Amino acid sequence: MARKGTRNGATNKREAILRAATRVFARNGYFSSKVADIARAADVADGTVYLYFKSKEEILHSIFDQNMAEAIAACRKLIENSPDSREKLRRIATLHLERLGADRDLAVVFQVELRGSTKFMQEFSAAGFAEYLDLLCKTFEEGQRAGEFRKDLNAKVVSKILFGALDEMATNWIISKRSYKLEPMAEIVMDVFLGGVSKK
Amino acid sequence: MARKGTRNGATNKREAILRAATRVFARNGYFSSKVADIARAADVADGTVYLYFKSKEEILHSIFDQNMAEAIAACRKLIENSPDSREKLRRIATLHLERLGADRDLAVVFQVELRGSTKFMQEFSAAGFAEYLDLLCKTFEEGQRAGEFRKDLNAKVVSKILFGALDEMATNWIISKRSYKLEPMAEIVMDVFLGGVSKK
DNA sequence: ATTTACTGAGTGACGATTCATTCAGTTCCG
DNA sequence: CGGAACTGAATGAATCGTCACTCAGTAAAT
Repeated sequence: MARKGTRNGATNKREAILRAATRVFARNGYFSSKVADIARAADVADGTVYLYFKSKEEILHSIFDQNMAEAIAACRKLIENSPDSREKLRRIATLHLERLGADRDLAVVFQVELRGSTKFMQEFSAAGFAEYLDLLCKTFEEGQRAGEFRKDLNAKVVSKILFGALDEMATNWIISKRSYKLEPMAEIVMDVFLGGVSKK
Repeated sequence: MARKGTRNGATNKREAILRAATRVFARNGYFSSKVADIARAADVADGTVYLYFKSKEEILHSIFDQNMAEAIAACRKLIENSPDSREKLRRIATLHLERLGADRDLAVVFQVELRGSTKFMQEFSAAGFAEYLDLLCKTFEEGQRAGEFRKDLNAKVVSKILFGALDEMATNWIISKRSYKLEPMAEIVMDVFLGGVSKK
């Protein structure tokens, strides 16, 4: 008891707005999306949106924060009992593309709408994004210590290379007219990447 | 003769507006930038902007088109007499980061502002962006034929990996608070990349 | 005088946010 | 029970600031 809203309806409404906003942002772009559009898509009145979110911007923030937190948690769980770092990175890469590939609207928001302003980039990078890069980085360093990876490479830079490659796969998948599966690209990326960072 | 504007004054004003817009967009973001800001920065009246550009959006387009055309031309010239494909890719990567690293405002517009809407992404990808990716792709295929690179890799996908890695270097450089040189990152990226795609 | 380049105040549309009002539900009294 | 009083979630029309763009006019050039 003593939660936030009505034990059921309230939370559902918040979720409904977030889902609707993801769809609307993905289809029209953040700046062209009207709060009224989101409200209509979520089947609530304009004003209701403001009972759950302070502003249009906060909606975008919430979409990012919530999904990023989920993704990172899923990552951590997925790799906790992997044999080696090589395998950990493979799993992270696959999960990365799997999640984006499973929800095109969410992917558009992540790959396109969230990149559209330095302000957002700064704020977001401070939050979950940096944490994700850090996860890659730590995993790579672990692999370096274990002798799996070349020790002459800067782990931070290497993480960015991997992230950038995956990120580009996702962005291209969104833009592409032809429809194909995103997640299998992870294997190719990891093939090339691991070939470049492994010893010998 | 028979150009568009006065042989001298007009062209300079157009350039001035483009330069000013790049600065303003980079500092405030495309959507928060007012046409009046651009006009003031370029030291012309609001109306003058519309003598050279149909709309605010066309200004952004022009910034992209012009710089992309320049970059691709420079690339082609730079690689035309390279010994091998490996070296060609190295030069392209270096030029890529060199150009962005030389003008932070332009880099912000390219890495951040241009990504902010699917509409832009679609339009731009149709134009110069696809051409750039194609240049990478063709160069890689050439290297495959010459026996420099693994033949079991899809050239298109590999090009995206390389592009994504370079792109992420640039984006991170913009966001980062610490100031460092961007262009040297090309060497590290190419080290890892070539290690992954080369035979044996 | 006519054409060309430029100016900048004004306008019209738009859209985020607000808030007075409604109404479904809950409590509590007799 | 019946209904009076209350609650607060939900509504959506109205507000109000903000620009992108226009155009009537000025200045310069030939």
